[in-house]
Amino acid sequence: METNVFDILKERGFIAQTTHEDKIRELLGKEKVTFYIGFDPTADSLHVGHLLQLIVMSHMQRAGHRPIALIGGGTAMVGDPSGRTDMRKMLTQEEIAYNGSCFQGQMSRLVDFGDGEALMVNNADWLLKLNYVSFLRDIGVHFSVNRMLSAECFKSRLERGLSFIEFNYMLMQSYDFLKLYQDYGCVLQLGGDDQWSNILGGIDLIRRVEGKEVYGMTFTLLTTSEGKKMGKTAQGAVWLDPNKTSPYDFYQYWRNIDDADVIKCLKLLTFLPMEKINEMAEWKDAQINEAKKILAYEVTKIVHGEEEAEKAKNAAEALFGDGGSTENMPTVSVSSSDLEKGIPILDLLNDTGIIPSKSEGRRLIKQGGLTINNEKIESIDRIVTMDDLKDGEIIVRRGKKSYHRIVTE
RNA sequence: GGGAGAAUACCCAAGUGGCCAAAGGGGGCAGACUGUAAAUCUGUUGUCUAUCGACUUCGGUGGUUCGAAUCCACCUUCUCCCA
Repeated sequence: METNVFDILKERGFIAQTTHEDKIRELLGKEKVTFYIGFDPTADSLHVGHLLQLIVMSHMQRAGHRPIALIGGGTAMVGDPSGRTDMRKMLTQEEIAYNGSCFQGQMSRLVDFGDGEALMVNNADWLLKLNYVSFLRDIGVHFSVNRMLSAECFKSRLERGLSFIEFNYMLMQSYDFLKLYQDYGCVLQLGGDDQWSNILGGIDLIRRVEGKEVYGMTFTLLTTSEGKKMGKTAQGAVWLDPNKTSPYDFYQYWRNIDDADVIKCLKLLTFLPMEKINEMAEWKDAQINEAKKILAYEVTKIVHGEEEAEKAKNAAEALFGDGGSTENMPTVSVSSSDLEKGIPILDLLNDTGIIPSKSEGRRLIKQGGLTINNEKIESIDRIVTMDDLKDGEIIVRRGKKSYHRIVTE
């Protein structure tokens, strides 16, 4: 076996905590290890936080290990309170099942599930049919409430309130690990650093039930240099689903990342060799933009494929640089007969969804933040007509970075 | 089961009968400066008409009042104390 994957993960800055650093490294270096990462289907798409976990899976798989992607169809029924200040919204079983099916396709992009090289399982298969009393007797008996209460993951919730349902989450996840150990010989659980307590719970349970030592390792959470969660915008999360976050917006998210976070993201979210990344780390000032372009392109390629990455890159270059075409920018259409009559600018933008309300549009124009075809709009009463069509399209720019293309139909 | 309190706009949080579309902060948006960065400064931040103005909003439903985010009743959810 080539380089130990543990060293790769460490060098790239993934590892946050490990239960037994030396043993895990040794294990990963000498045999094919079955490991698992859980994903609770609480939304109908994965987001960039999950992406990091998938990248880890991919690194591990490339090194010859066997990943189990666990869809938390059962645990999502309860909701993980770890590190949260409020309770999750309860989801129906149908929603969860639907969300889980959305996850599957997205995961296959990064992890090869063919030929038993990786497994995908759903804990709904065993958790939902559990009998309450037997579960308490078999599993619950091994957990100390005193210890659980002192766990870091409940800390904020003990101040604000924690319901019993959520308190049970740790037991369910621990049981998952036990089950995967028994059924698939899974000896290693990975996850985000917020999962540390839950992972320890499982390791503990396996030791008590099976008398076997298994391992856990957590990865750094994707946060900005200011400690805020990365992947959040005002519109919500940055999703991997192209219908929820377009490849162009996805690309732009990374393109606009803080200088301070570029190198970290290159290490965590791309497969570029470290030598190259270390080189980029030396880049200064405006040159950092080049690193951002590489980051944006690479991450978009991983998630949406090369073709979409090219399109997003071209669209961005067309807008911010020169060259490239406009055809990949977000496009809306209006009827040509309406345009012949002339459409007041506010109506046009409002109807096409470019602005959320006319008030917002007025503000925008008043503050000089709107251009069409690169010409600043000074008047709220501006009428848009056929004359504004340039090469069959109208390019609307909101602020500095938000572009839309209007075509006729 | 008993008692006390809370619910305000994207988030936190003031307001406790008219001067409240509702202070302040954060966030967002826009402008200046820049490198499609950060920091900083300025403006802005319910909707519609934009001029006065109109309408919807302060957990829900009713009520009191000329007038309610503010008072009353009931309901819902949450927190705390006692059991």
